[in-house]
Amino acid sequence: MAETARHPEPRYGNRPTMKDVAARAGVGLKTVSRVVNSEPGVTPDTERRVQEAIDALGFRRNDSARVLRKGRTASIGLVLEDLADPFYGPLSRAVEEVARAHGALLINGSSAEDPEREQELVLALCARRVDGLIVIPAGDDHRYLEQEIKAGIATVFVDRPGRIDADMVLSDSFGGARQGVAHLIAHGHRRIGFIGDQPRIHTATERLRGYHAAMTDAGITVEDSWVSLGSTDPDRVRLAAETMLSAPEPVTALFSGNNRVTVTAVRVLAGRERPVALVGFDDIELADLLGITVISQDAAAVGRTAAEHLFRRLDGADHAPARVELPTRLIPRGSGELRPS
Amino acid sequence: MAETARHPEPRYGNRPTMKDVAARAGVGLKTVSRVVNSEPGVTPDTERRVQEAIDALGFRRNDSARVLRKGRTASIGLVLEDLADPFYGPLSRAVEEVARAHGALLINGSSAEDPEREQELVLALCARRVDGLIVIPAGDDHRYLEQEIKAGIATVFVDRPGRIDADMVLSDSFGGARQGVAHLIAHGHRRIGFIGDQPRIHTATERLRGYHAAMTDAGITVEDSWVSLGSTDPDRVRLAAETMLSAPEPVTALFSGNNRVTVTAVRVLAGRERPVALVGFDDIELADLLGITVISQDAAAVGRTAAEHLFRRLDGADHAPARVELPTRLIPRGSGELRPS
DNA sequence: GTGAAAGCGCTAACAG
DNA sequence: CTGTTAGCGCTTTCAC
Repeated sequence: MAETARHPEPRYGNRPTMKDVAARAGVGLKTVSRVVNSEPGVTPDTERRVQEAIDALGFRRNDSARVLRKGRTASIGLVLEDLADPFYGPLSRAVEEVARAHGALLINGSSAEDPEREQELVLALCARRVDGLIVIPAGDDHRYLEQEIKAGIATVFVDRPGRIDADMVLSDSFGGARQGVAHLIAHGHRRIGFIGDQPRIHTATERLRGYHAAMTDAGITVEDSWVSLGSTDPDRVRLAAETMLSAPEPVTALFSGNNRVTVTAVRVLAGRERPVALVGFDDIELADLLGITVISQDAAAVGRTAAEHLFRRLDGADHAPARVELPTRLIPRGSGELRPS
Repeated sequence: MAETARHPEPRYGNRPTMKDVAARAGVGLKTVSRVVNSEPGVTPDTERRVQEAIDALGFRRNDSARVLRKGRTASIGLVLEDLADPFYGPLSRAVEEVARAHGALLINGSSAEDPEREQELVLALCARRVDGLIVIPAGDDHRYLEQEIKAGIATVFVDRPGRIDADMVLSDSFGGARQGVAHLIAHGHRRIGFIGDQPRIHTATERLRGYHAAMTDAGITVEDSWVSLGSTDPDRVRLAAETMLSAPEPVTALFSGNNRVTVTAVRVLAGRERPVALVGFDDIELADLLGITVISQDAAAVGRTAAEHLFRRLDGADHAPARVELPTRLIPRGSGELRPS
């Protein structure tokens, strides 16, 4: 086991390189490269000999070197809030499928809704020179990214606009919330509560705006106590809901701002005697059986669209940054059609 | 915009390199490297000048080159079945958290339960020289991986054993299923149906084995028509369930082999007049409100454990491959406590 | 405290 | 059809 003094720790477990393969096959380095990359200009016989050496040695091309030379990593980064959130699973999978179709791998990171962590992740991805980046912004200051984008890392913002000039794929939060609240109003409600995510988050405020729009359309004056924005922590949401429902003049319906809020709201309502109407933003698995009326957005479509835009950029498209807004859909299942008691 | 003839396409959008920074700061290349990597031996004054050049140029270290030199990519690969499956979201997130704590990024890929695609993914990850690999096997032949493992890519198999000698983290599928079926038997059922995933999948057969064990323990002879293995496609599961429930001597209870099967089973049962008992493997969001009794496995714990094992290997542990089996937990919520009608 | 030189493993360019 | 050379941007080594 005599190792050279220069490399006391064998790299990559001493994997064979193209040079080793070339030596064993008795050909030049470039010929091996040709075989490995299926480039033309190698006789079947030479190819066979090279292939044998590859198999015998267990050679596997080192993509790090390749990347360094070619300048493309064939990988894209996806920074989202939380991979464990059922909304982001399908989104992520859709991005992955598109990436796969383009021969790229997906590096995934969760920001946990922390702007610093988002930046840290994005910059790490940039240092890896991912070809492109799909970001669901946690923070609202993306100046740190401008440099990177200018330097050539294609970027698409998803779900929330990124405050800088780049492609964007969003769901129609405003319109969806407005429709959902209008639906409750149409069923006789006037005292409607809104429980949403932190106001720092764009979708949260957009949905709140939709709520206000629907209320205003109906000539209803919103009382402060009907609105609660904050973390989606179950305890926080539970308290907010209980408070609205136990007030002297309680709300008769709730609009929940996203899937995390909805599941807690459903649990709270399940524990109460008087039925309270509910419409939630985002569909949830088994919501059909529970009869939960929702505003559904297609997470997979969002992811797919974003990824397609990204690869269009990578393939050279250089039109002005596009802003795509995907429609939402109201799915009535019972909870949103309850009348005030 | 006169570019050199050799590089018609600017790499990385012509990003500055350490050399550029060095030139601008009027120092040597190595000094820049020292500053970038916070190595000691640089005067505060020099450091400041270098830092200024870095900021002015918008320099960001190219990790591809670093990786090539250092032999470690600070990234790990996770190959699972489907990122969109609610079981894998939390698992993936848990892996990511551990990776993050070790300064590594996560490259994620879905095999879609296709052995070829699994292999393709794994080999792509190996070519990138990920430091480690967590694989939820789709296929059952992993000889292609032996070479890679020998070459130094630490590997942990998750959820299903990988048929080769490596670390493994599993849930107790056999024990969990046995307990779940025994629970149904304890509530008076004898004609119990089992609907599971494809027999190619290890957990599917383990859970079936658990079913048989519980039935045997109770002296019940299982009839062929009570067992159905196959894809988790809703149509397939629906048909299987309907068939068992509509037989001349119908089953009075169902055990569903995973979360995908359970959601369809719940829908089928919801549409029937006579109540049928159900216990499902894997917990599901809102299952509490629907009163679904489940055998719960902690996806996050599985992911965390696997990742911790992996990094222990990467940090030099070289004990014999370990096999960890995580316990499951029966959560009675009503559907499993129904008596035969 | 600092820097020049070599080289990681590969691909681009160019000769033969 | 094949091989040689240079160099991607960084870290390592070693000399100053």
